[in-house]
Amino acid sequence: MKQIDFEIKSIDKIIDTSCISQEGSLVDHIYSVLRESIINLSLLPEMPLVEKEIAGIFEISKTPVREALIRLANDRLVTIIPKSGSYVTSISIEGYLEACFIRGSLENSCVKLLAEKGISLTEQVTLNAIITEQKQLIANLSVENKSENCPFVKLDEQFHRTLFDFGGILGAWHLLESSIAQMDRVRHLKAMLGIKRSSNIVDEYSAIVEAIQNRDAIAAEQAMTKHIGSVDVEMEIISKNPEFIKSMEEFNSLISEQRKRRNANKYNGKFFVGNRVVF
Amino acid sequence: MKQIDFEIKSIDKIIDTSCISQEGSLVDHIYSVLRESIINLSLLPEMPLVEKEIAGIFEISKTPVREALIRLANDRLVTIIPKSGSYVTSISIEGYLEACFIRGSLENSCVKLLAEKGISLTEQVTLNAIITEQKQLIANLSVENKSENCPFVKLDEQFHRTLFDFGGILGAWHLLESSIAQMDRVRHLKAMLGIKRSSNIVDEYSAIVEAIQNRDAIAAEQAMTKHIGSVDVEMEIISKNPEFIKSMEEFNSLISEQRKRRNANKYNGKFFVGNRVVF
DNA sequence: GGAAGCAAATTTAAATGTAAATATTCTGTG
DNA sequence: CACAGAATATTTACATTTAAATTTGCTTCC
Repeated sequence: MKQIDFEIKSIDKIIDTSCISQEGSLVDHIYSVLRESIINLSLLPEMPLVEKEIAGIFEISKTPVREALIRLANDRLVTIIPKSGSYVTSISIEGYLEACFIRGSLENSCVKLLAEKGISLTEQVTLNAIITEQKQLIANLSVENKSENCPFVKLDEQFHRTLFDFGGILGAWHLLESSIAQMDRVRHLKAMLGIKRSSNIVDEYSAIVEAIQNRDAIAAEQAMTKHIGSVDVEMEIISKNPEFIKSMEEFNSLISEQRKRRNANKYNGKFFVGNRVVF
Repeated sequence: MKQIDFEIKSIDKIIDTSCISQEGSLVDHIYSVLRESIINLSLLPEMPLVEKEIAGIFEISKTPVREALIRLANDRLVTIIPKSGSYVTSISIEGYLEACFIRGSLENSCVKLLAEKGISLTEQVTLNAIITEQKQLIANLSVENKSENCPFVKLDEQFHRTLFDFGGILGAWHLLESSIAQMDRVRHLKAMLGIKRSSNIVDEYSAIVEAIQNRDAIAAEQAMTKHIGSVDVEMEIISKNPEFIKSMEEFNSLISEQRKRRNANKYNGKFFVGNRVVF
């Protein structure tokens, strides 16, 4: 397993305030910035999120920060301990498997629904267009050395959201967003640790769309399960990588073990995740 | 279809402030009171929820009211229009069917999981104990003329939550709560309109538990679908009751048509829901 | 009578202030 | 040195205030 050279920075150095003055309310903005930082592991598990401190970083008042934290708590990305404080929720295998279960259940039901009721020609074209776009993106990505595959992930999200949209159940997709956040965070952690899944996304998409076009609900479900990965498969991957669990726990305790509370900036040293943690 | 003698009251007369000074935070309290009022249709769809007004009723400040409204918006029970106002979300067939879909998907996956992995003897006993309790409750209820069957619903919730608990996916249950709220609200509306489902709950429970005990995933899913009702069945019920849709729309527009904004207390008259609305 | 435009009133979004609960630090004692 | 307990500091929960956006109502004009 790969060792990660990781630096604990204080919150004000982690959060990117440059993209401020965006559209929408302050709450929306704070929410999405924090959410992104938690998912991509810039903000470490257990890291304290103090209203006043964050408000100071963004140079706003505590109120919108507080409301953003409440929304994040709803997504289970932040844990609020009443009258005490808010922390980035630690990564848990149970939570992860639960998210896999929820997503698997709803995504399977969605494609099953689509296969049963059928989709229009226009909808078929739309889905195939996404597949084509994905192909082009992959071709380009191999050139520029994968880098941050953000547009890639964005397109994947779009594919899945479109399926829910065509099923007339976009609400189910929104419900999934918190589960997807959990899964994305673990995906980031896996990527850091060098656990990669190298499957052919395009083929998987094609199989899903084809099964829907053929009105084959069973094949559609199977194709979807193969694409997003079943709970069973995930459990197998995790049990085959005992070091993953160890790393995850160490990752969780980076902050909490030493000092659960605010002054993470006291630990500015470097350390390794893997077999051992070295400060 | 039954006609309902219904009275539009102003908010301060609807909300029950007597049960204040409960455990937990003010936000929790406001949230649950409003939530309950919306679900049982005391607070009509489209009714404006003004922070200041509600704060006045509970004799607290606007801050906790605001946070409660945000949580309700998360549950899709309240619609917040930025810088304008908050309203009780109107009842929509799409939203209802979506909630049915979500619940059906997750509940089926849950019992399937339980049937596949099996449950312990203790867990079997626990589930059967709930069934027994339900039996006793029904026996008593028939005596006191059904009345408000609240304990009955509570026990139903407990049964389902227990299944998720035993599956190790309580998080999925919490995710369902907003969908259940939608379904409950429509159930209330149906009850008002005299559309009742008179199935034998106890038998349905027994079938579910039995299938799980037999490790029969397919039978478990079928039994669960029969119990909570599939989307298809719901669609059939609705299409067979065209007056239901009409009534629902009239119910939605009780407030909005006349005056979308705050002074609902101007409409203190009586009116009927059914074939026509009479003020 | 109805549309357009301006002024007043209402309501939220965000800022600031306060008090209570919790966490931390310090100190003394065994 | 460990531990208990008081004193201090921190942080949230909630209250109050301010400011900005929207809605409403009025007036005028066609």
